[in-house]
Amino acid sequence: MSVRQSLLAILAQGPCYGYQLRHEFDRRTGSVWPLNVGQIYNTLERLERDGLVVRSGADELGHVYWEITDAGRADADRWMSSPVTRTQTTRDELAIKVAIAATLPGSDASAVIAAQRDASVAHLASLRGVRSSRDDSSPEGLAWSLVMDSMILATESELRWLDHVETRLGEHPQHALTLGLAVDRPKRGRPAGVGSAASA
Amino acid sequence: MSVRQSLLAILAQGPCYGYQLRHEFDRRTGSVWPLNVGQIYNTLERLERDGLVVRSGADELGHVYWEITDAGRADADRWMSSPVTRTQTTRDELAIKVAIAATLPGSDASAVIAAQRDASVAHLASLRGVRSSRDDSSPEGLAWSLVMDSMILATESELRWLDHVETRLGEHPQHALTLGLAVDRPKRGRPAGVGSAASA
DNA sequence: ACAGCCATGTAACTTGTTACATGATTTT
DNA sequence: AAAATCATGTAACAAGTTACATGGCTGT
Repeated sequence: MSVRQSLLAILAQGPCYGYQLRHEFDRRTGSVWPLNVGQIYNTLERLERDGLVVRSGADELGHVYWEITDAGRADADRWMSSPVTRTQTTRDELAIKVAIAATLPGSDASAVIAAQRDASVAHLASLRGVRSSRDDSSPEGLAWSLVMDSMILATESELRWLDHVETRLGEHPQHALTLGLAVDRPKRGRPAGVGSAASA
Repeated sequence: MSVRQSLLAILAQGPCYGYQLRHEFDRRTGSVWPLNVGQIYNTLERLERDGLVVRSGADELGHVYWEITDAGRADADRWMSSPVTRTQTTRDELAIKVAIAATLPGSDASAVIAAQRDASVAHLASLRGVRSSRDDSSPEGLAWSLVMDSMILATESELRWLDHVETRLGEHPQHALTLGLAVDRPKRGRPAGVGSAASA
């Protein structure tokens, strides 16, 4: 929902045309997440479908302006005033992957963690490099630097967790889980451990 | 891709039937991210479509088993051996939101940050509560605790960043960006600042 | 003239997600 | 008998993403 809501929040400042929205999104997020132009138009049409924006005819320069509706403004306000919740459906791909790797008998969790660690260390170094190479005093630079700092902190946290996982897995050598039936039925049929354990 | 790849990784251990896959996913990720059963079957059909798994006829109990193919195994191996990259397309909703809030003239970035901070503090307390209330010595408990620790570390990092943002915004009172044209055209037409700044 | 950017769109597709229907079996 | 769980599926949709087509304008 980030892109959709971001565009709506920008439109709450005043009418914009599609290409302009990309520009606004880019400079406000430091061009960190490149946004395909086509997505702008898709999203605008969906916002229009939902009654959150209306399209005005093209002006003398051919620009198609979009204007937020009352419902759209309410939606944007609601987004801004409600916190981001990372509980229910927000899956963390790295956490899932490491948890799966750690509990699969065949896979080498340490190798997965080591590979991830290398990549994260490199990523962190790269982030720090560009972070220090650019001016962060202008409003654009400030916004950009905040996004970069968010990434840097997240990567540092990621690394701390990876080390933590490796330590804990070392303390518990038997951490794998073999496949089992969803329910242990006390009926006739194969007893348990159906999977024949075709590990790699 | 997490769900899809996770199911494939589990199937690399041996054939499973749909409901069993949910069970396997749940206990390996600590039931932190509840997985709708319907999604299992959807995903399996898509994996089948892509030639990564094959479906076997139902056994005597009516269970429809799914088996990974060579291509599927290659895909699973590739996933496990390649690190998660959080650079290109992975958008951080909180970072986007705060960056947008900080650069929109009308919105109160401090209020957004304060609301998020409250929610994150509460979330962190809740996470720590359940984390300490459960046994983490069994393999299932270990996997669960690792996922919980990941969430705790991420939330701590989030809080650190929020405080950092508030500090930096305080140092730069003029951080807002007004709407501008995508390109400043030196032509006839409206000069600049088209948006009429209809702030809330 | 030509390359490149500005600008608007369209079509197709992916993963994730939910709601619903159906029936068997198990538990209370 | 009723409620809950097991188990398989279907249909629809949301948001994101990409590839492509089309034109106008601009700078070299």
